[in-house]
Amino acid sequence: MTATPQPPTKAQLLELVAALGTAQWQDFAAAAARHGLTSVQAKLLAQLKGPVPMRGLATLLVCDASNVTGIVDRLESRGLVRREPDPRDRRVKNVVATDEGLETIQRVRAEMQATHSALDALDEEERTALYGLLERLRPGLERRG
Amino acid sequence: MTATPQPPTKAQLLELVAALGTAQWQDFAAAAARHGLTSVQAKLLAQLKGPVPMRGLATLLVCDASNVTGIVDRLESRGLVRREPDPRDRRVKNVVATDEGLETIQRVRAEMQATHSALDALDEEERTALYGLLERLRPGLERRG
DNA sequence: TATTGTTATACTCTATAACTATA
DNA sequence: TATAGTTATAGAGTATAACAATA
Repeated sequence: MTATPQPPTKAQLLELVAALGTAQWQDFAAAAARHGLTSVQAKLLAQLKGPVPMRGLATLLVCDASNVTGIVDRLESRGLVRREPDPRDRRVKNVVATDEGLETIQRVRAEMQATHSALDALDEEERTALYGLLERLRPGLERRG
Repeated sequence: MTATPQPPTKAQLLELVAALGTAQWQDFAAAAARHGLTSVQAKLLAQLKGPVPMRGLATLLVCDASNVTGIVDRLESRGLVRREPDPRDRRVKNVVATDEGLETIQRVRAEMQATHSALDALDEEERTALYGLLERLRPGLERRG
């Protein structure tokens, strides 16, 4: 049942990881677009487990703070987020997802059909193995280069 | 040596795949930027193993054909690609990477430091296992949703 | 008629620089 | 002085619609 596979070269593995990263990103962008959201708008919405300062959003999105103003403006005009003053520092504005915003991003996640069906190709044991391996990859990947 | 890990929920695995996909994409974008390329310009360059018609590039990049004109214009003005007439169909223009274009995209690949160091966290056996699992994911992920 | 590539247009994302209000 | 958020600006990516050349 279990043949011995040839070890892939590092370049092959790199290319496969890159291809899947791109495919996953496009799947996310397509799901967001079905709800009238750009990728970045959906990405921002996905960060809002709780209130996050504008500045913190810039860090999470890996972009300049000046961009966040416009992205939040557009989400706010659609009623998906709102700005709240920070009680401790009057310079800070905290961004919070509205109920509609939370519902929308939840639907986007649910509609990542390509990613979902890809994961369905694995049984539970394989998903556990994959999860463990990806967890090992995470510290290196999320380090700033 | 091998503890029995808890199976992750599908949502957990989905979130991890999404996080790593994003991180890998940002790593690629950062490496491209160091060479004065946008993500999309680098992505286009990475497709050019041989001559590709403008229309084919639009399909590969999952964007409208009208966008490809400008992207190729900018790459061509920097000497990284050139347009060639297609001998069989005079409507078609084939895009080809120049030597400088090939060298540049090769360097971008080599400079994806976060991705490289992430892969270095695994030994050969683990990389083989990961490769096998990701290969299983590929057909689902690359399907158009 | 259909297809390829292009142009024109409008919107969004992006970084840089300068501004304001707070700290 | 330093920091948070904004504004102004310019370049790039994006889709839509319309066009010329070719099939």
